[in-house]
Amino acid sequence: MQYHFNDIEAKWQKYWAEHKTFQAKNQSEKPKYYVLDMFPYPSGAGLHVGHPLGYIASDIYARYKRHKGFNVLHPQGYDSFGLPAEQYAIQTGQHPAITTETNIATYRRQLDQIGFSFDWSREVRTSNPEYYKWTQWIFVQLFNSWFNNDSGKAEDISTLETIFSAEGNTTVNAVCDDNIEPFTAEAWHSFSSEQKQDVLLQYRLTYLAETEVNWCPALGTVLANDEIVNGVSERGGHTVVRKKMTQWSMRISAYAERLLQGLNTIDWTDSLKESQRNWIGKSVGASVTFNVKGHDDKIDVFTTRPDTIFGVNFMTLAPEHELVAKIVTAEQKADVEAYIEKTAKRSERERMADVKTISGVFTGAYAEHPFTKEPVAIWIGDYVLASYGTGAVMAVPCGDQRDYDFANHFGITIPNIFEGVDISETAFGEKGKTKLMNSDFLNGLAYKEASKKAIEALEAIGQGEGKTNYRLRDAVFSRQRYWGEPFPVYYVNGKPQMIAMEHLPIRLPEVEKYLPTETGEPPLGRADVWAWDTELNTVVSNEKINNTTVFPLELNTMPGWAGSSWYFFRYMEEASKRGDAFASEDALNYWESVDLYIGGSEHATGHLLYSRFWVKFLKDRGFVNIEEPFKKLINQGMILGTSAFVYREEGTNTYLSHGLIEGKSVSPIHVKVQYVNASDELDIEGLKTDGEFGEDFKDAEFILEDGVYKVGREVEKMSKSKYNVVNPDQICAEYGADSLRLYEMFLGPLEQAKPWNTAGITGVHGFLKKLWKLYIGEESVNVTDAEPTKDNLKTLHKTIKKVEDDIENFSFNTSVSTFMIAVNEFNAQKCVSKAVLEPFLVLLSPYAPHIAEELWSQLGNLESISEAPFPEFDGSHLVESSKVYPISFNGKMRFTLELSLDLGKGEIEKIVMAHEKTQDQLQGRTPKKVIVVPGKIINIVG
RNA sequence: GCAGAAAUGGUGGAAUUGGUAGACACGUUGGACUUAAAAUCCAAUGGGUAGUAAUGCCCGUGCGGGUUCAAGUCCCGCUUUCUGUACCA
Repeated sequence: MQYHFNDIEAKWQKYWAEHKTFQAKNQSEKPKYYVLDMFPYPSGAGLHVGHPLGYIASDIYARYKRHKGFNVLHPQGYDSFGLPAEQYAIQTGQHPAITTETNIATYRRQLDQIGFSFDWSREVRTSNPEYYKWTQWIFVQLFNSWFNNDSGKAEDISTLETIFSAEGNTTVNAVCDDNIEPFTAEAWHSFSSEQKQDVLLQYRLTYLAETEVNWCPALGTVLANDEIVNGVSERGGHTVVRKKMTQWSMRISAYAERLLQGLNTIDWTDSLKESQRNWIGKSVGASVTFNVKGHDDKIDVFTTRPDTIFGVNFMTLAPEHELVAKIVTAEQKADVEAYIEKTAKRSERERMADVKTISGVFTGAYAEHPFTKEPVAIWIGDYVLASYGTGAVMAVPCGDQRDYDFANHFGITIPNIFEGVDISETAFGEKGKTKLMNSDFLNGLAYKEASKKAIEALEAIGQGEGKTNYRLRDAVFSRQRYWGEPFPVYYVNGKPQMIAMEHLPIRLPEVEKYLPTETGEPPLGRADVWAWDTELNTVVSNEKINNTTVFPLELNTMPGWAGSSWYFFRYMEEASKRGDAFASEDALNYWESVDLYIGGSEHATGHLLYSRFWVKFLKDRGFVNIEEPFKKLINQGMILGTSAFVYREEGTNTYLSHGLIEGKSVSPIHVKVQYVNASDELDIEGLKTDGEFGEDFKDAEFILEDGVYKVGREVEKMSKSKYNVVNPDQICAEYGADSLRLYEMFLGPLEQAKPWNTAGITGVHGFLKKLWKLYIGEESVNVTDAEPTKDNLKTLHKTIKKVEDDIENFSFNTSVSTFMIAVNEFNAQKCVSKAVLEPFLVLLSPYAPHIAEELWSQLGNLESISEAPFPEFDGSHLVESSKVYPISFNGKMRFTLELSLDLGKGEIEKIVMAHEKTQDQLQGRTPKKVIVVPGKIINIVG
């Protein structure tokens, strides 16, 4: 009988589905284990070979845990709101819901054929109204909450109102807007309802605020920093302007300290925790207020070096700082405006990365040093970002390299405040390495004492205080898009009102086109039925808006991270019981949190931070009992694609083969990798008749070398736009899912990025054929009840140990080698013993479940292998009596010698020294030293 | 610029605690089987060098130093690549 993998795989996939083999139960005698993948966005390109890498790893772990006796929850779903479906809708008019539905069907088929042990009964889709109902509900909870710094927790907004009516806001220690006006209890009572709403909005955990965005009028959308190149949109090259917009924001900054501290309690890689720490960016220092000379205005700065306050002799504002226009002098106005215009064209990212170009302009205005009252020149420079801190920096050129370079470039003097330090070449940035001078009352003090004293002095004159600053900014939560969760919000006189829980979900309205409106409103501005009737409690036609009972609804939608910030809770509830809570208390208490989470590192600071924020919030409000959602997290490395290029000679329609481009002016153009064979030769006919790009190449001339057109190759991120996507379907059809699973693991360490290359897949496929032949002969099963030999048991137990260790350490690539070695050994031993070959299948089953199930049943088992207990390791089978010692001379191995492990150091040395090969090596010399490490090595020095 | 990760044969990678570098595969070469091909099986395969051969010697884990009886592994200094990025004031 032959190994017919297609039949076997289809058979067992059907079996698992029919028998609900992997459906998790919310009650069990077994301990629970929750294994989760980052759910995919169902793109039109379908699943590529990079997606399954993490899914295979988590599936191996989930199956392993089942063998180890755990009640495993291993669900999957779709992050199904997103831009590509919307973009497609804009181009074709097709509703994104339809595109999404089609794409999900493709993903499901592709995932099913790989044989994952997902519990599909618990599937979630973020774009499903029954799901986003609860996303909207969480938003309302955030709106109805404020963060009390005294308790360190979010509380219901009503507790804040109680405080306001009893004692005003001066005693409240809350996370809130910066520009809060103090008021008394009496004043609170005298406020109108609208005034009260305005005040409360300054405290709510989600709030409306003016935020600066990159606005592209031609596209009618807001762009991310990396979508802007040289001040124009990457797509289409349209101008981009900075524009202020009123948007929903989330007060994630309230949780900065808890997000930071929580990292110490979870089992994530140090590198990932480090990037979250950097993102949160806690720094301890002081805020300092500078008065502007000749104006009433003040400039606040934050500094980590209050000790260097006497080294300040200028300051720099971000070009977009609101004071710039106000304080600039007439003589400098033209220069300043020209500079601001130039800066406006650079993205934040560009400004950050470019440190070589020093640029800036003097405003002509001066601030006043808080202690010396000396004038401090106010400059603007684009290395200061408006969105970070206060958008202003006090410059200490002798103590900060960037300030030093800036001063040097513009001929500003650099006063020295460090005792015994030469600052003629470079700034001195080391804290506490010397004492201060030229610093008045700080003279002779080191960093720590000086900082303390400086802060005390600033506080005494009311021009500063000690402060802890976080880099983490509040997160903008509005998107000017169609395909996202609508806000459950309507506006009365411009004040946002929440729609009550019992009326949710507020479903996305129908629109004619998915573009922004001509007046620049988001796509929902095109909806005709998009108003809220407060009497009928339903969405009604816009014509009925009367602003007394019927009001306009919010036009923005929520960002992609809304739905993905809590989906792991939704899986906890059995689908049939998903009633009137986002998950029942029982389900939440049973599954608690995700035990193992696997996904890409690109989500390190987005999704993983927002999820942690929402979980902490939900805990504060009593909806969940956990502080951290993901106990252990592994990042799988990116699978890179090998892109292919053709080279068009500049200004022609002629393409040169890769070997001919030297010295020519050519532009490389991506071509689809399916038209390129393993020898980098291009299928020109295929390219010319391609449905998508054939037209572009129809009349092109291809210049060949040695009769073929050779493409250039480059390893890049696998992406639809680079035309290097490789699809798993063909591999499943040609080699089977088990081969794909083994091969993806065999490629290398899970966490390392690696280019995809199918060249080696025949190796793992050949292994599976060998394995099959070990169990199944020409006519019948080979396996017998024969007693296992010593060697059989040795191979088995060696393999048990190695595979178990590998899985626990997420080192799946080395397990595959171990299986190959074991099968090679069993073959050499002519092993037929069921006592050895049966448990071996359990070891293999997490990796190659279909063939393991088939052989398991061929051996006469009637139940699925998936719950079979993992074999117990017995070390007694591995005990050795002798060791082949490497004999080294001066650290170089010269020959080996087999010796009993019972021998002591002295005996070993005696035998080795007496050996004829030793004497050959020494050639009469007397060794200075002989190192003997029993069981390891012998090294003779001399 | 900053942060994190990485660099080992023609290729993917292994060496888990400092102890025989290159496991396991791919590829390549030679052989068996076959009318032939595919499939399968066997053998060789880091580079150089001496020898008919058995075998031996030299070099070798990005580069330069160091610690050690012994370094891919530890320390110091660099280079390159990948990923992320908000000049961390």
